[in-house]
Amino acid sequence: MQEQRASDDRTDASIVEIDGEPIDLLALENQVCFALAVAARGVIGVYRPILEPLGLTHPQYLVMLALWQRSPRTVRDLGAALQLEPATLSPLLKRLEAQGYLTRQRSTKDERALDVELTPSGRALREQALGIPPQVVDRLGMTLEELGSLRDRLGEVIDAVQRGER
Amino acid sequence: MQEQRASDDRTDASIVEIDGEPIDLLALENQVCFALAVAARGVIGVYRPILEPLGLTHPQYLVMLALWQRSPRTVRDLGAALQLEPATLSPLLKRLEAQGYLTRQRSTKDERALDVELTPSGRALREQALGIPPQVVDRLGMTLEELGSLRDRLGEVIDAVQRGER
DNA sequence: TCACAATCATTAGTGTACTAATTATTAGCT
DNA sequence: AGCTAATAATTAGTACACTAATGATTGTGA
Repeated sequence: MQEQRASDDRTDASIVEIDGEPIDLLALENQVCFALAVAARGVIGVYRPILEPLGLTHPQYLVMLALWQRSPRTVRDLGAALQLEPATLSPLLKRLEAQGYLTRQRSTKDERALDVELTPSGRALREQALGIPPQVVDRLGMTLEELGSLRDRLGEVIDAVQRGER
Repeated sequence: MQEQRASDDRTDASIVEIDGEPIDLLALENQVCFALAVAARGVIGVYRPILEPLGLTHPQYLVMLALWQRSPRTVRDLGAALQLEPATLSPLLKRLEAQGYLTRQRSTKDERALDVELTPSGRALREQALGIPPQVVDRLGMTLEELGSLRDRLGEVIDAVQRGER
């Protein structure tokens, strides 16, 4: 049970030089994916107590945002908007239906598709949701400029990811 | 079943002006949390096929990164480094143990704590892992400068989240 | 038209990720 | 020393999120 560190290796192949500075490619703190995962979990954690009064989880909140923009829409359409698999949405939508925020029924035009539609209760929930973004911004203590710039940069990453899918 | 749009409301309280431009606070595409979630899922998805030959999921890969930096270390220590609950790590570590990459045994100094230690196999895996960051960078088609800058900005968000926890 | 491929949603199975409750051990106080 | 609080890990329960397989419907080409 002896202490072992990567730095014990004199010729560690994970060390590269960037601008004359040695960078460890396998160091946790240098991983963009780690920063992304922690930031996403952290921000979703900020939403948790704020969404709690509405009875929504964060993914459910995103579905409601999508439906407030257009309703009814199909599961596949929601999946395209939210970048989620239908298999993920299926049980999630059932929970929102159980909450009374939406209805699920087969499309008349195409019996394969399922139309997801807001109920009056679901539409009314939007009024309460108006207070959420300000609460989050306030809680984070960041400016709208910082947040907007971050969102744009994340958009570039999302584009980079999608460019490689075919 | 009538089409309904938020924009039907003439006096929509979710529309604010920033730099004279009208911004919808509840529009999906304006949410930083949505961009974060999609980017994180997307980037983790990029890792999936790259990690597959090593038999690791992305969270498992992060655990290995942490152990390559220091081993042995306790579950709690790993949780602090990875920002994960012990309840999340517990089953994850059992899977890595089943894979033969680490051992789990009670600390002799403190019988409450569990020492997680790399096996020779787990230590050897690091050689294969050296190829992962270059593959990811190549697949994303982004420069190291862009990625480094993004990582730093994500660090600011993580700090903002943690500032509010007590 | 009619076999067959494509599409849509669901289910099954696995793996995070959280909170709350539980068990075991240690530390601290009097 | 002994009671109590605190700490470490696990378990239980819920909810995503993915891939693969399934069932139902629709579209298409010979």
